Parts: sequence; structure tokens; C-alpha cells
Amino acid sequence: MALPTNPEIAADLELLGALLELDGAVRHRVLAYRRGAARIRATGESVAELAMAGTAVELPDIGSTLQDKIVERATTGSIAALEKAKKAVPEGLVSIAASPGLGPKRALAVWREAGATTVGEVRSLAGEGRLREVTGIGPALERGVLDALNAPTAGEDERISLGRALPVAEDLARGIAETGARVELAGSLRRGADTCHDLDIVVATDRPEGVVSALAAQPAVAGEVSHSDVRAGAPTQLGVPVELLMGPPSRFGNLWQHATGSKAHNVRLRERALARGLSMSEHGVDGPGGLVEHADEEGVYAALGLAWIPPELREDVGEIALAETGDLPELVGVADLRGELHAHTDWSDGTDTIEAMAAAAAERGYEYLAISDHSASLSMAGGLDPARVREQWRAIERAQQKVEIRLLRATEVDILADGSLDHPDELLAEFDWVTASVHSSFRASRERMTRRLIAAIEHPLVDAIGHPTGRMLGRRPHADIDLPAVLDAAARTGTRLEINGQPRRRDLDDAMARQALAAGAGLVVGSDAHAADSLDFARYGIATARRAGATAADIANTRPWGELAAARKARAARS
DNA sequence: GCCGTTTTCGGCCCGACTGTTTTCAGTCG
Repeated sequence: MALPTNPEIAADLELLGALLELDGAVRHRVLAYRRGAARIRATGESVAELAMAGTAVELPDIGSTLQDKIVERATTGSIAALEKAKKAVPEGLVSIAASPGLGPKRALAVWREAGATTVGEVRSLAGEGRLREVTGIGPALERGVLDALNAPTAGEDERISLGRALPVAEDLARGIAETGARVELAGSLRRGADTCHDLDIVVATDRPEGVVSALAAQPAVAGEVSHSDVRAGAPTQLGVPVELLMGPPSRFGNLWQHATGSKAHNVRLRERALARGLSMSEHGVDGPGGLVEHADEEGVYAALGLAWIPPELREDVGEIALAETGDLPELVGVADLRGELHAHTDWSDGTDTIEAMAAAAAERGYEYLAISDHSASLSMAGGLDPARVREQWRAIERAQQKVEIRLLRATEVDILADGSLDHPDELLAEFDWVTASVHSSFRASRERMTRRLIAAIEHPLVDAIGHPTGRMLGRRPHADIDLPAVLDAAARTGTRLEINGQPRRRDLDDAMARQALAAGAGLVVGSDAHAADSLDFARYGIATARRAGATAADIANTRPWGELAAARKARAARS
């Protein structure tokens, strides 16, 4: 029997926690299940395997009880405690409790007093005006529940990619900054997460009224602004709301830190504060000497005996321990990039010419640009056959005469279903840089997909694997692969794994890239640009790399081309 | 249920906001 995956285990434990909560379990026991589930979700290795070996308890938030339950799930296929909890409380209450405005307490009351066990029944009750008869629910909540359940996106957690959110949020911030206030992005935007469900912005101001009217005047704002003295919110054209947090400059550091999160990171910090006889919030750090305000974040972290932590690492993935000992990595930045190794032109499915791409890359300060169009089997993308490739090389040569930036003969060659490549070896040998990618048969079995990738990784003429798992945010999950085996092959052969920066890909993702680093596999950040502007997608790849804890030394295209070329030559000589 | 520069037992994050209540619980981030 196949072992349960981490998401499967996490889902079971989350459900168990939710049912226990409804059943009146002690708050912190519920929290322990949630934390354990979150930890399992964020862990790269198979937690089922760890639990079977008895080492899952070495993970934070996993104790012997949870480990036993994971083993039980892995060996018997179910967890007795979960089955028991389902008998004590109807499972549908979990969904009811997740409805906006309702929570565990009200969900329980809805069941006990009105007999509803499904969201549909709650909607009917609300429609008939009978939900208000339940203790703790009045007309206003009933209305809110009904509206939320009838909304077109009901039940879905509306999230948009960082690539859609960031440009709009930056415009909003610039617009509001015209009031003279200091304006910064916060929340998942600042942490560089894959997606966000709102645009968190913080403002240092003593005049909230002016900021609120500036917000209302922004073109991206698409409705009424609601506000208090410390907060303002409004819907935007993006479909997700903007949320402004305001506070005086004297404690801007506290506010910015608070609003940046993540929640798990902040909880850890507050626990740490408590252990030191302090209490922290967005208002400052409270202690025996009274409340201390911090104008910058460095002060907040210093008050807890910590070095300042880069936002991308604030996910409770061990960053606090590193900040305590001063061992935080010097994260790679966009400015470290010296070149782009994955970009398309109008020779295949890109929209811009070789010359236009070269100019845009030069504008970004790059020293080299790989012209890496698709290979023939990707016919709908206008992939090039060997004859067209040679033709393109002549065009690259002509373009090179006109530009300073070093243009590389490159390809994004398809990895075919059997693991072979879509160009003959004689041709591959003449490229400066070869990226190999999967573009088809994503649903192949785990074994087959893994074999396919490893075959490409072991090919002596392949420099990098493009978007290694093929996931598309909101559309297609990661291909089912044996990641440790793939990482091992990459580390062994020196073939780089791409962090693809396209906002909908972000592939490898942060957790996988972190694992890749731990396994000793090399990485490359690629924009996968199909137009000159999209060379900027490299910033999202960098965000993922930073979340993985990568330094400049970990990323191939922070090196000068001469160094990469020499390393390739040495590798070819070995094989 | 987890965990330890107070602890192997007794703790466990903080504040804003809303709508429900008769002085505050529940929810949310």
C-alpha cells in the first residue's frame, strides 16, 4: 500500500482538530493539531516515512501522539480517533464553521438548536429568516451569512498570483505616498508568497483622514472605502481587497512587522516575548519598563534578541533560531542576476524579436541572454526543428553584431514521454546552454515521471531542467514525482533545476527549492519570458529563491558567463 | 497535544472589530 502523502495526512489531522474543537476540546489541543498539520504540509520529506522510522517527532510541533496517529494512518489507512470524532459531531459542521461570520461556537449552536448539519441547510434557514433564532446570531449576521453563501465565489478562498497583485499594490502605494506619508507593502506581498487574498499596505502617518481620502482616489480602488483611525479597506479591480494599516511613525517598525506576518512567525515571536517577560503587538513591546515603540523593524527584532529577519523567511521555518545565532543566510537579490538563461522570441511562441529581447535584457543590466526557443514537438508553440535552429543561430549571429550583451545559442528542448530529448545529440552539443522541460503527459505515473526527469538530468548535454514539476497555480498540481530521487540526480550530475519565475508557475516552489539546496542540487532562476517586459518575471523567481533561503552562490545566473561556460566544459570532459 | 534560559507540569499570542448581549463572546487577521 502506498504511504499517504503529506497533504493527505495534514488534511486528516486538520479535520480531526476541527471536529475536536466543535466537540469542545481544550483550545490548545486543537491548536496543536492545526500546527502539526501545517508543519506536515510545509515539510519536504515524506512525513509518513519519517513516522514509520520513528523520527517524525524530531520535527517541531510533532510529538509522540501525532506520530502514532500518522503511523496508524499509514498502516491501516485510517485514524480511529478521527472516525470516533466523526460520530460525535457531524462532519458538515466543519464547513458551516468555516462560513464567514460563523465559527465553531455558532456552528455548534446552529446544529444543536436548528438541526442543520450542512451548509445548504444553513443557507435555507437564513433564507427563511430562521437562522436568527439561534443563540448568538441576530439579523445582521443572518444577512451576512446569506450574502456570503450566495456570492458567486462562495466557498472558495479567492486568491490571486503575486504577479497580478504586486504591480497593482505598488501603484496603490505610490499613489498614497503622494500624501507625503511613508507607505510600504506588507503581508504575503512582502513575503513574496505565491498568492495573496488581499493587498496589505502599511502607512506611517499622524493624519489618517488624508490617507483614507488618498486611497479612495486611487484608480485601482473599485468601491466604498470603509475605515477607522487605524485601518482602511476597499475592494479593488483585482477582485481582492486592499487593506491599509495606519499608525504614527514612532512605532512604524512595530506596525510593519505586525502586518508583514506570517501569522505563524508572529505567534512564535510573541511566545518568545512572553518567555522573556515581554508582550509584543503592533503598538510596541511592553515590558517592566513600560511600552517601548520602534520606528524600524530592526528595533523590534533586537528587543527580542534577534537579528532582523528578511520578510521572505518569516514563515516559521526555522528562521528565528537562525536569527538568534546570527546565522541567517545572505539572500540572493534581483540585483545579483547577471543574465537570463530562459527566454523566448518570435522564432517560437514569444512575441518579440531577438533584437528586442536583447535590448530589454541589456536595459536590465544583464551581461548575457540565452535565446531559448522551443523544440519541434511543441508544435502549437511553433517549436523549431534542427534546420530552423541552425537558421536561428545565423540570426543570433547577425543580432550579436549590433548589441553589446552576450547572446547565447540556447534551447528549451522538450523532454519526451520516454525521457529522450526532442533534439539530436549532435545538435544539442552545439548549443551554449540547454534547458530541458516537460510540456506533455503530466499525469504520467510517479514512477514514469520520475524516470523521465532523471533521464533528462543525467543527459550529459543538459544544463538545466525547466519548471521541473509542471505545476500551474490554480490549474494543475505538481506532477507526481519522487522529489528526493530527482534532487539526488541533480546534485550528482550538476544539472541545475530551474526556479521558473512566471507568476503562474513559481516552479520549483519554495519548499522544494529549500529541499534542493539541502540536497546539494544547483538552481537557476529563469523568467521564461515570452515578451520583453516579462524578463521582469525573474523577480518572482528570486522571491521563491529567497523564501527557500538561497544565497547568490546557489543560483547559476548570478555567475558571469565565462564561469558558467568553464564549468560546462569541465563537466563535459568528465562525462 | 506540544514543549522547556522559570517548567517533565502547567503553561500555551495579541488586538480590532462586530454584533450580540446586557457587560462581552466570537471571529478574524
